[in-house]
Amino acid sequence: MPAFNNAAASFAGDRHDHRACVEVALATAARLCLERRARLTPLRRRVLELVWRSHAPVGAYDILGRLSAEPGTATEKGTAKEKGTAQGTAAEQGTRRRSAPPTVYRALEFLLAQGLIHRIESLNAYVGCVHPDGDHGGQFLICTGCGATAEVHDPRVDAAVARRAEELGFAVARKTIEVAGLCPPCQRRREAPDAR
Amino acid sequence: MPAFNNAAASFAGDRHDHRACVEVALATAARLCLERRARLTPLRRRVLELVWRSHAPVGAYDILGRLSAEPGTATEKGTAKEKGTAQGTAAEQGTRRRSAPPTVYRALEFLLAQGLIHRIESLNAYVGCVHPDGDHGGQFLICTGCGATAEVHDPRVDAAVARRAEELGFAVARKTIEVAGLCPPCQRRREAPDAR
DNA sequence: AACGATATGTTATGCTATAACATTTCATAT
DNA sequence: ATATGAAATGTTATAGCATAACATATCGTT
Repeated sequence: MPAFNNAAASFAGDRHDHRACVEVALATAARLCLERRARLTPLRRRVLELVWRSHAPVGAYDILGRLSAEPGTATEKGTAKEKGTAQGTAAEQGTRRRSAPPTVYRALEFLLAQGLIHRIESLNAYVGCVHPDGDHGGQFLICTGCGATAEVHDPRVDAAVARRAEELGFAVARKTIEVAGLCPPCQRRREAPDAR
Repeated sequence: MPAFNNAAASFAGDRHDHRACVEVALATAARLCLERRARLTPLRRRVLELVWRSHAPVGAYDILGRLSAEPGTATEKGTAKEKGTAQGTAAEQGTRRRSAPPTVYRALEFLLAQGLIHRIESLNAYVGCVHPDGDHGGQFLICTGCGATAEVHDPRVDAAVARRAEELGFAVARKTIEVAGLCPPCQRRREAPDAR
């Protein structure tokens, strides 16, 4: 089963190999950053991975918590240079040093700037971008049942917004289009709660 | 000059009588609440007025600050029953008792429920609704230059979103459409900073 | 090896929002 | 008019989201 980095797949629930989604996203990110001479550091890569873990947007403090809790490989800096001090201390404690908010926000800032993730304004949360190559400003369908969020790019919606703005002489810089509702599986669950 | 409770007026800058805007909005709100048997209390009315004071969305804590700072008539409860205790104390101090966040948030919650204001997700702020009678879910053009926000209702945008959602079997509940950019006056200011 | 630029760590704080409970006000029936 | 319950507001505390300011570490280059 291929990875589904497209809109329909976001609502497919467990019926797709999400690990493949993540790997595709990480590989694409690595390639793009290489091309752009942007530094996808271990920390940034790890945050991107955590954002991609689900099709539901995740909050910055969720990411922070997972960064601190999980063993992870990202915060183990250069595997070549082990200076012993900081790493040694963390190892002695047997517990990873807890990260602070700016760590996560700075990584998110980088990922947003690279177009690798989107911020969902209505949720104060972040979600992986399904096609980080192109131009940006996504449209999102956000399921209030399961949290899954699909990124779509409907040229008709874009065109309608652009035309309206133009009629008013408004110079568009950024579009935030977030549609809340129920995805197909959650609609079925709502109608027949026992069936599943 | 009439009150301009319409999209174009929001970007008219000082060139319209905004006091009239506010009065129309307050009168409409009073009428609607009467019809609906909803209680537009002095506090709620005052918060609505403060939201309407500008065409730029205002934050909850801004409202809170103005509530506390300004003399205002809203917190002077029944003019008939003067019990003296609370009012006397406030009067003796010569300063109004400072309101707390829940006061404002509850008023905003009521106004949102009545469709009298909108929340701008991308700004965490609130703005008066220009036609509180009808159905809801607005589209907003938000000027990053002056903060002015125009509420528009383009059926083409709605239709495009609806069609796209339908194609994916997504049941739409709430639409958030916020377009950031520059309004015509701010574009001119940007191009010729000296001219003004 | 020194240097400057970039990235991350650390501490503190500010803004946004709500939970939980106390008190007041209001509408209504009696 | 007054008792009563519902609705609104006051009050205190805290949760959740985000950034400023400065210290340290890392990386790439000379």
